Parts: sequence; C-alpha cells; structure tokens
Amino acid sequence: MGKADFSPIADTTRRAEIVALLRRAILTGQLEPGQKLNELRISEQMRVSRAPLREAMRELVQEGILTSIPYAGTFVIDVTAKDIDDAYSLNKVLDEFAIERTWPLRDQRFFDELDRRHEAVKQATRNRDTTRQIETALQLHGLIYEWADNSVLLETWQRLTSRLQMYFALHQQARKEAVPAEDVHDIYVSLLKGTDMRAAQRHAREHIDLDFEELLSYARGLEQRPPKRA
Amino acid sequence: MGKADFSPIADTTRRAEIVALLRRAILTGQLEPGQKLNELRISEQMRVSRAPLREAMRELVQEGILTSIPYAGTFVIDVTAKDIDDAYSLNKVLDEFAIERTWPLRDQRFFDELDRRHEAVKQATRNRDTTRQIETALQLHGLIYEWADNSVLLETWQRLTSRLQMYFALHQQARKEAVPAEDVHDIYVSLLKGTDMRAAQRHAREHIDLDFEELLSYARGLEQRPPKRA
DNA sequence: GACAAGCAGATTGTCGACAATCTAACAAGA
DNA sequence: TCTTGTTAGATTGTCGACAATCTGCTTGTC
Repeated sequence: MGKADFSPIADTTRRAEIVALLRRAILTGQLEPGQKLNELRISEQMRVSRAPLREAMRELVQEGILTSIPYAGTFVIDVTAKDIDDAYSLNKVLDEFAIERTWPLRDQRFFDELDRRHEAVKQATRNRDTTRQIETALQLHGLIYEWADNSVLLETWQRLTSRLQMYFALHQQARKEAVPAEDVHDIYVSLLKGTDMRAAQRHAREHIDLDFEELLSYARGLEQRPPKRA
Repeated sequence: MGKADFSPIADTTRRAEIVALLRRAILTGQLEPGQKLNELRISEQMRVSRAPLREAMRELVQEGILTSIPYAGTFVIDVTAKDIDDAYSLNKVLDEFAIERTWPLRDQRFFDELDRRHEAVKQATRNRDTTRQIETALQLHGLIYEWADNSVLLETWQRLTSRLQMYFALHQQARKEAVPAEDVHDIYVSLLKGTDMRAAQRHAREHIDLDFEELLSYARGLEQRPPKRA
C-alpha cells in the first residue's frame, strides 16, 4: 500500500469557479454594495451561460453577501452601520466560545500554524498589499475556529468572515491613506500560546474592538447611500 | 393616508415554492438523511423543469441541510451524534447572547407574542401533532432571537433551526411512542417574563439540555448508517 | 402642467435539448 | 481469481431560446 495522501481534486464545475470569481469581486470591493448584477452582461463577460451563473448567485445569496428580489434582480448587500455592529457583537461571543473550545486542543501543530499565519499577515503588511492583509488577518483569526472541532461553529464563522472581509475592504478602500504598518497581532498570538485562557478571551474582545471602532465610524458616514445601477 | 399595513405578497417564483416544498420534506423526515435527490424524478413529480429545481437545491445546500458532490448528486445531509452535539453546544452560547440582548427590549408586545407561541405549542401537544409540536416549540424558542435586534444573530439561528428541526423530527420518528404530554416550557416562559436575567439564561441552558440529551443518545445509535439510494 | 393608460425595451424566470461525467456491468487478459 | 479496459445507461452540468414580469417613456386626456 502506498502512503501518499492526496488532497481532493478541484471542483471542475463552471458553477464553482463562478462562485469563486463573484465572491472575490464582492469581497475585494470590485462590486460595490447595492450594485445590481446583470445576468446577461456577466454571463457574456465570463463566457458562460446564465444557468450556472444563476446557480452561483443563489449560493451567494444564501451566503449572505448577495440579496435577491424576484423579477427585479440580484444585488450586492447594502452595508449599514447596524449590520457591522451586529456582526461585530456576535463575533465577540463566538470568539470567546471558539477560544474556550480550542484551548484544551492546542498542540505543536496549532502553534506552528499560528506562527505561519501570523507571518503571512506580516508579509502582506510589509508588501503594502491591503487586500491580502485583510485576508490573512482573518485567516489568522479563523484558526481558533478551525481548531475548535465544531463544524457548525466553523460554518457560522465562515459566513461571518465573508461579511467582515467585505466590510474591511470597503473601509480600506475609502480611506486612501496607507494601512498601519505596525503589527497588532503580536499580543493576540502570544496570549494564545500562553496559559491564561481568560486573558486570551479578554484580549480577543478588546483587540477586535479596535479594528471595529474605526470600521463603525466609517460606516456611520455612508448611511442612506443611493442604490447603484448596473 | 390609509393606515393599513400590508404584509409583503408571496414570492411568486417556482423556485421559492420548490425550496419550501423540499425543506418541508427534509425537515419532517419524509426525505431520509443520506438519501439522494434525483433531479429528473423530482422535477417530473413537481411538474417543473430542472432549472428552478436545481437553483432551489443550491439554496438548501447553502442552508446546510443538503450536500452536493459534483457529477454525483445532491443528498440530504447525514446526521451524526457529533453534528447534534456541535449544534447543541453552539445553541447554548447563542441562547445566552440572545437573552442578554432581548432582555432590555422586552415589552408588552413581547410578552403577548410569547404567550401566543406558548399556546401554539400547548395546542399542538394536545392534538398529538408531533411535527407541529416541534415546529411550534422552535418558534417559541426563536422569539428571543427575533427580539434581540441583531440580524446576523437571527440568520444564524434560522440556519441552526433547520437542522434542529430535522434532528428532532428524526428522533420523534424513531421512537414510536407518544410525545410527553406535559408542558416543559412553563418555567422558561415565566422566567422570560421575570426580572432575573441570569436565571433565565441558566434555565435556557438546562432546559434545552434535557431535550438534547435524549436526542444524543438516539443519534449515537445510528452512527455509520449506510447511504440511502434514490 | 398633472395624471393615467398603454406600449416598447430590457431583464429575470423557466423550459427542453444537448454535452460531460459517472456508475455498473461485462469482457479480455495475466 | 484478480485486474484492467470497454461500453451502455443513467444522471448531472450547461446551453440557447422562449415566457413572464418589470421599468421608463410616450401618448392622450383633462
């Protein structure tokens, strides 16, 4: 018996690729909140028929980053300050739970992965690649969810992540200035390696507090934006 | 200006109706876990083409009660004891959060609605309508989520509800005996009307504890069930 | 000019047919 | 007997066309 352990091969359906493309466009801010997605136009651009495109859109609607009105169209979700606040406060609760569950399961592999993701954030920061910086920061944050050994929790987090990534991307896009270069994750990582679970939980709350505060002040500025046309 | 407040008219797309039909079939246990959904057969039975059916299926996949393997088929999710345990433990955390958020927002309308839903459970119990009993009990439980004024939390709960309803339905279906006739929600309701939030939170934990314990012992019995054929 | 009716264009929803892929049964060879 | 190659059937994925619905403009009327 050979011992090679192969990873599952990629989904080869057009639908899956369309989902990935659309999601990326939304999460990086290429598609603005409220914007309408014209099926014919997009399907022609992607050289695909409308059937798989529509199926892909249904998935993203359920994922919570698109919204659909029958016979009117499918739109990128609107972002209100309340949405961000809601996501943020739920995130705090979930973080606490995830840390609690992950805590006894931490091992060397966990610490290694933690360092690896932390390094990825630092590199993206050095490269001034803001999109990648957001992505890697969320991946670093997501490790406690992957490790918590709770599939429903992980699913919930992934759904939340989509929105968070979108929110942060919009925020970054809005303020033209460069991203803070210093690394704010050092303490978080070291606490996750330590022995005081409560301290880690407390810091997680306060840490994401900071990021969100700015996000919120930004979001409050763009309330009642007019709906974008396709 | 007239003052009538109309409820939104029904979605008139076939897709929406198909989603409702399929969801109901799954959540009531008409479709067993692991069972394959044959697109052609179902579309013929419903007198609908495969396009809206497939779109409906995509939605339910994202909702977490179906699972899809490219070129192989779409299946009702398998239920493992761990899945139930995961959903259960997350539910406890969310309950606590929902109660905390709902607490200061309780008013007369809340109490009225609480009573209304409680009454619905009691009536379903009297009628020995187990399916409806599960449905109404979950609706009673869901009020704190609807009242918490947090859209992301509500969404998360609704997703969780789908699975819980499915789990309980399976459980009920398995044990042929009648459902416990006594009402276990009296204390829960009265605590939500009271002044001691901590007590309400504590009881929510212990209350759903009871329901789940039986569910878990049942689920542990059906591990590694063979996949059902269409 | 204000307003309602009706029409044209654009867009979404649905259909039936074809292409790509998988499964299972069978045959051929070691 | 076990493995490998082939093939037929069934099922999923995708396509192009048609039907249903919406939107905005035009027209006609007061």
